[in-house]
Amino acid sequence: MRKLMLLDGNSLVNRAFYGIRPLSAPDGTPTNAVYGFLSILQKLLEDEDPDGLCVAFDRREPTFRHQHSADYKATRKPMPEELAVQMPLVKEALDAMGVRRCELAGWEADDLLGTLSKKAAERGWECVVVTGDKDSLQLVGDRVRVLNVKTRMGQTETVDYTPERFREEYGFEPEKMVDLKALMGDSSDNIPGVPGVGEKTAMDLLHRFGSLEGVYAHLEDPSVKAGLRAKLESGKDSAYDSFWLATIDRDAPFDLQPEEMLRPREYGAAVYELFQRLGFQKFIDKWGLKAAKAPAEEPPVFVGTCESVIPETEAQLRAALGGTGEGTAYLLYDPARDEAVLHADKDDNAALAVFLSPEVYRDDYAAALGLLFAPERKKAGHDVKNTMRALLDRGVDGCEGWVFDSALAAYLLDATAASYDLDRLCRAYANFVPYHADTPEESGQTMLDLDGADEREKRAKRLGEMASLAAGVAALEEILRPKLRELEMDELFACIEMPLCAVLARMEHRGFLADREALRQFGETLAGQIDALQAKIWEEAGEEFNINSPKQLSAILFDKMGLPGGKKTKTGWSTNADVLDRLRHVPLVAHVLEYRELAKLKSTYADGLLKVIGEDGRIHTNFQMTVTATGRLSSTEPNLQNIPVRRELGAGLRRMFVAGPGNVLVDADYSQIELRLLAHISGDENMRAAFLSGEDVHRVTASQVFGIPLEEVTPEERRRAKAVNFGIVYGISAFSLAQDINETVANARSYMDAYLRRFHGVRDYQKSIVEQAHRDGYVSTLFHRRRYLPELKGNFTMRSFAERVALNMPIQGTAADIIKLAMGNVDRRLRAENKKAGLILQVHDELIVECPEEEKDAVCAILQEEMENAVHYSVPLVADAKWGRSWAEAH
DNA sequence: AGAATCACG
DNA sequence: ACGTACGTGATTCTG
Repeated sequence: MRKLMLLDGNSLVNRAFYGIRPLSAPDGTPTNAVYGFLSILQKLLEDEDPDGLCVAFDRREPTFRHQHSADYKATRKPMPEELAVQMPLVKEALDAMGVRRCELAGWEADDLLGTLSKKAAERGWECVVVTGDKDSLQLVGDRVRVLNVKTRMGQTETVDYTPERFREEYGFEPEKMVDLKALMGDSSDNIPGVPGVGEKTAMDLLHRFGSLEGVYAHLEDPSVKAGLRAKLESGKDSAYDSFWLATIDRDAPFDLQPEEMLRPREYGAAVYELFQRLGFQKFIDKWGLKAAKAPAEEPPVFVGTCESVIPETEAQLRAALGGTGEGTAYLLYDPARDEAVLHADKDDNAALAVFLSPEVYRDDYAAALGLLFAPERKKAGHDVKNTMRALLDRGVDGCEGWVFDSALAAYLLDATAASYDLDRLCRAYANFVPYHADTPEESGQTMLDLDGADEREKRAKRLGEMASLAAGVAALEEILRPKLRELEMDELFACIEMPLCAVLARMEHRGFLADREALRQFGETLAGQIDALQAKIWEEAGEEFNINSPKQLSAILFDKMGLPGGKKTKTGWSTNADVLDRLRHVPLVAHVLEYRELAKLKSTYADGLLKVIGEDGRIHTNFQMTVTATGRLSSTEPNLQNIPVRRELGAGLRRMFVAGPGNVLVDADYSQIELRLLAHISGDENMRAAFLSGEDVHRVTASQVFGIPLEEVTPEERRRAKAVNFGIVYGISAFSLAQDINETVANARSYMDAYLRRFHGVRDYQKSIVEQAHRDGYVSTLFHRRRYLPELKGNFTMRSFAERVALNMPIQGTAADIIKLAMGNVDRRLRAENKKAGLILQVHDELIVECPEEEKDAVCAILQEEMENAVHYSVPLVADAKWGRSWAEAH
């Protein structure tokens, strides 16, 4: 049977708009609804693979039948501006794609879908109606399914209503959906229903009396309570009016047959051009869209316009570089090929590209790289920290003299962008399309037997590409620098981020020594314990199953054993630690918790870390500078910022992170930096006083919130106060606090109220930062690092999230700025004082230095001084430094 | 590839 | 009534 898919354009675009985070085209037009709608459409096409396709839209004016309903127009909410501008774009996209669109003056999409599905069913087609509303469920029938689409934080979920599925959920036939709406109404569609009757009552009435008619025929039935009867009587007109409003018309006056709605199988250049305009690169790639001919208006700016040199000797290299002027040189390095390019203006203003390749260079190659990346040369690049790291790893010190990094600049300008790909930045900011060789070479491709000419040609192409990209960095510098200055981020860029590149490159390069044998031993011990636990669990369960599978585990716990499930996830009952903890009186559950703890330690840490220990016995993490939305660093491959510490067994791992022979580790961490910054930023006198007194801030908080003398604060009260403090920093709700401290929501609310009464400076600050965020569309740190919050314009859930972010980001972000500043200062001091010491790790509020034992006292002092004195605010910053042979000892 | 889980600040 | 803390990354299972 052929299948026709019918979409309710308005409701789906609406869903997409509210469910997907804001996006915009390069020209600023909002595009999230278009993007979301197309994502939904694509997924539907994949899942359903229909033969025909049609999207229906509302066209209420000028004869919209709801005008007959007295208060309809007055109360209908206008479409938000950001959504209204996207509607025409959706239609433009559908037209470009060749998808049939259906609109009829005076009719709603629902009626068109009803009519089309009726026609199609009559002609022997199977129909799938896709909508974001529940109204269309009345269309469910033998040959008609209704897919109800929901979007939740960017995810789309669909519920597939067949007649059986509908009956199962509602307990009556699909066509009785109209009766249900007539009774309960629908606020989103302005169907009044019977005032005072909600979903529960309406369902109950329908189950008992079958239909709206049935309900009114049995008004006098003794089971209908007097109050309800009165409501039904006074709401009778409204109910019948609503019945009429809710009924979908299946005989709209138009003639469109399913054969006229065949689905397009490929998309032409018009789609490419539209998506290019809207910035939908992802769809262009995914659907393999191509421009009509060559993209004529996007010329590769650079190739052929400058002199290129591929030196083979040091003399040639020096001669080529000799002509470069005082201006900035743009440099890229490809660690995989060990090739580099320099692009610079010569003294005579002509451009020059110098390309170094180990394939052609005959003299000392490391020395050549050293000349290219010479410290006295003013340099700019992209992902400069990675360039420095790669050069250090191959024995070239190219850390000095860098003044610009296009990835970092773009990150500061928009910390939540999807990527900082040089290619993408060139297109987005510079209207510049870097040159690409026609046949991009894929790594891992089989080597062809090339003769010398081919190799030369390929090299020339690579030169072209790299030089063009380097020219892209130059173009970006010209564009991004003024923007940074405009937003007052030039200082953050030049004094914190750029200097940090070299610091991080050296940290990564040096690495953290790991005790391989101890790790191996630890893993082995764990393996034995895990096996024993597994056997115990299997026995207690009465069968063998995969304990690592939440699905299988929940089948055992909640189905087989009948334990009460707590929270549900998207796919079923949750089995997370929170839930299991409440069930830990059951031996099997206690064993599963232990199993989880050990399995995590073994897979992620024991085995995971062993895999990444280098030949030098050290672990070289990667610090990512352009990942987080707040300005923090992140650490990958491996992540050294989440090594266990909270539980004893896991913390044992830190004994396996050690100092080299003759060396020690110095570990310094900020005490309560985020709360101190909250005190400073909010100016709350009470909180400032707490820190200035030197008392334990959580105890002071407890004393004030619970209204008891400081000396009488119990550990439990301190624990709760600590949770409140954390919650405040994160932008708390009473519900979540209650969850966190295992208390009633009422209690949690009373703690929060008490807190905000005592710390009213914090309360005022929170109010004003949220207002400011709404006014400006962004929040920022004391160093002007910025995070845009387009989600503030979204629905309740997204807006609430954005408001919490507004509360948190200035604090977390300022802390990140400060420790970055301190890192630069620490590194400079250590080098200026000719220490062998060097930073090796940062964990957000903690710095670790490795140094010869005899330097340890000096290093402790340097760390503490530089961390405490990075800034001077109205609340002192306090850092404690300790030393030891291992991370465990030093922390 | 996404979801669930859990490690850190 | 909504739906629940801010910021991350790695591993494992599953469709």
